[in-house]
Order: sequence, then structure tokens, then C-alpha cells
Amino acid sequence: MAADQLSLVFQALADPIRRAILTRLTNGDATVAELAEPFNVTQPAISRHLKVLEAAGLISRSRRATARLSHLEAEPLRDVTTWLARYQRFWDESHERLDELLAALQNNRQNGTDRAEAVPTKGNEDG
Amino acid sequence: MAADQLSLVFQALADPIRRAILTRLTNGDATVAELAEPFNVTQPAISRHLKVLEAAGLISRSRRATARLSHLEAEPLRDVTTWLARYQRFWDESHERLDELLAALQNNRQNGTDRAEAVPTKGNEDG
DNA sequence: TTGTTTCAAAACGAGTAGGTTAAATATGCG
DNA sequence: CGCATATTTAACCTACTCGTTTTGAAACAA
Repeated sequence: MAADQLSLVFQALADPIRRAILTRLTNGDATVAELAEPFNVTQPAISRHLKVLEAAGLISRSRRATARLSHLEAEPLRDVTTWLARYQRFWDESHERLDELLAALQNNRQNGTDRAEAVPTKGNEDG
Repeated sequence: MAADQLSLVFQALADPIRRAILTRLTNGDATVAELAEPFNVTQPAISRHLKVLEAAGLISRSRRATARLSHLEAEPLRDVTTWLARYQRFWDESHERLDELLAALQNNRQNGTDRAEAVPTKGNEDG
């Protein structure tokens, strides 16, 4: 129900067809029919995938005669990357030990700086 | 059903509670009860969130007496970042024009190198 | 206006997601 | 063993997702 933007983006990316559509759009704008062509699903199904992508801000749309063009909007992917950056040190084996130590140190001095990754307050949301 | 790994990861990340759990785990391993504490959901609900995260490869689990510890496994996030890297040029305004040109050039010389982002063959999947 | 093309919306069904409560399971203690 | 603690599983509910087919709407051409 009306999730936050980041959730909408992740949700949109969770479907292989939608990811493939985004990949296709890196080659340029395309009509619904063009986007539907590679898949074994009907046109209304693609139409709804596009609606999901649009709600996530991953595409924008325009008209050309009776056709509707989809255009890639990669901005939300930047936000995803930003969110992911925080975890980069955890998959970087060579630095993992050091960074765990640093994290422990930052936990110890508990002066609440604004860069804290505080556990969400009762209710939810991530940092 | 039984989606590919990347879809599982995106799906897992699409829930704010699960993202918050991952954030919490950057501070160190935690029990189910500890992970449940910040949220207004029951403990079995968290238990199932953890199951989703484990299926996506984002956490591993171990025992300590009766408790079960969750441990962050960031490796799948590296794959996500890899997938996203392909789109970086599309949100990098200053390079967008240039990169579109480069993409066009690489489309023109159609010697199928392994870095091609071919549209999926009839069936689905993204590149 | 009539028709054609291209797409969106409506209505439906099967399956999944995420929540609950209540019961089952695993581990360690006295 | 008998019990407490911590967590999982089962059963159930509601709501959403993703697909379908059918119907409706927008843009344009004749």
C-alpha cells in the first residue's frame, strides 16, 4: 500500500520482464508493441509492467501519433546505488575486518552524529 | 515462481522492514528477538522476513544456545551493483550524450562481443 | 463520420506476500 | 526428566501481483 519510493523501485526491479524492458530502453525509446515483442505475454500485460515502471519513476512516457513511447529515467537507480554503497565494505573481503572494527568503534562513542545508521524507531523504515 | 537469484534479491530489498534488518546487521549479528524489537510486527513475521533474506543469500544463520543469530551476507548486493552499473551513464547527465553516442557506435559494429546487452530472446530475462 | 491502429482499463482467476494467533520444535538448565 | 526460552511451522486471512480476455478510448486517415 503506497510504499516509499525506494520500495517501489526495488519492487519494479524484482521482475525479469521489467528489467529486460529497462535494458531495452537503454537502446532508445520504444513503443509498447516493440517492448512486448520479445516476450510471451500479451500486450496488456506489458502495458501494466510499464505502469509499474512509471510509478517507480524508472520510465517516462510521451505520444507519437497513436503510439506511446517509453523513455528510460535512470535517476531512481542512482538512489538505489546510493543505498547499496553503504554495504560495499561488507562484500569487500580485504577490508571487512577493518571496517567491522571501525563500526564497533563508532558504536562505542555514542555521540549521535547525523551519519548514524540508527535502527528505525518503532514503526519501521530503514536508515 | 522460483525466480532467478537477482529477482529474489530485489524482491527481498523491496520491503522496508527487510532493508532495516540488513541495516541493523551492519552493526553485528543479532537474534530474532533483537531484530523484531524495533517493529510493530510479531516475532513470527520477522522470522519469515529472515527466511526471505536467507533465500536471497543476504543473510546466513547460526545458533547460540536457543537463540539463532543472523549474519549479514552482502555478496548478492555486489551483483545488484554490477547490474546497476550498466545504467550509471544514464543518470550521469554530463556524460549522457557522449555515452549514447558510444552506445550507438557499439551497436553499429555488431560483432557479438560478450558485453552486448542484447534484448532477451523470446521467453524473457534481462541482459 | 467511419474505420484502423495502438494502447489502456475493466473484470476475472491463480498464486504469492505479509500479517496474525496458536501449536510444535530445539536447546539448555535444575 | 520436566521446564523455560527462543524460534519455527501451521493454519488462516486479506490484499496484491501477474497473467488472461474483452471492452473502451485516443489519434489519425479516408
